[in-house]
Amino acid sequence: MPRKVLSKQFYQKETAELARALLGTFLCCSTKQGEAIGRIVETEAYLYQGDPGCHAHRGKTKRNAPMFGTPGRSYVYLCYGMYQLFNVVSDKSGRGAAVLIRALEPVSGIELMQQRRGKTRLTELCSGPGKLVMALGIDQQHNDICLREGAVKIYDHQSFAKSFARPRAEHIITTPRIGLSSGAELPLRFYIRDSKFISRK
DNA sequence: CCAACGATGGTCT
DNA sequence: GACCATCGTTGGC
Repeated sequence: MPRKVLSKQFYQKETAELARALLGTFLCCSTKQGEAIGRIVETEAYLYQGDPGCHAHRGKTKRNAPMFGTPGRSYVYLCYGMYQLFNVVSDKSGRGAAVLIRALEPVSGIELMQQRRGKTRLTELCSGPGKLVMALGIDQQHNDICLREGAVKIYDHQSFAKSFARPRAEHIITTPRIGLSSGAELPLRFYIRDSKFISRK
C-alpha cells in the first residue's frame, strides 16, 4: 500500500476543519531506533482569534513562533516542565493557529513504542498528547519542521490497510477541550467515536 | 473503576 | 513569581 503525505493544501484548511480532517490519518516518526506510526484518533483545535486557550492568543513570542509560520509544519512545546506536546500548524500562513494531536491508535513500530513507554498494553501507549510523543520518539528536535518531508510525516487515510477507513462524519464526536484554565468550554475537541485509544471520553 | 495530587521547568509578566 | 494544552501513583470504593 503506497504511502502518500498530506498535501500542502490539506493543511490550509480552517483549523477546526483540519482538526476533524486529521482524524484517521497516520502520524509517523523515524529515528535511528526505527519507525513508529499511529492512526490519529483524537485532536483539538486552537484558533487564531477569539480563543483564550490558544498559545498565540496574546501574539507572537519566542515559544509560539512556529504557530505563526507555514501551515503543515510542527509546533512542539514543553508542557508542565516534563512533557512535549505535538501540534500541526494550520490555516493560512502567519495566523497563529494549530491542531494538537491528543491520541493515536498504534499501527507500526509497536515494540519500540512499548520500550519507550515502559508499558505493554496497546491502549496505554498513545492515549494522551504527552504519551504519544514519548511513544513516537518526538522531541524538541522535531519542533518547527515540515511534515511533508523529514523525520516526522503525516500520511493520508489510504496509506495503510483498508480497515483504517476515513471516519464517517457522523462518527466524529465533538466536545469541550481538556486541561485548559480558559477557553475550555469551546467545542474544539474531536475524536473517533468507536476508538478504544482516545485519552478519555 | 476513579478522584486527588505532586512532580517539574520553561515562559511570560 | 505565577502559570500551565500532563502523567503516574496513590488510596478509596
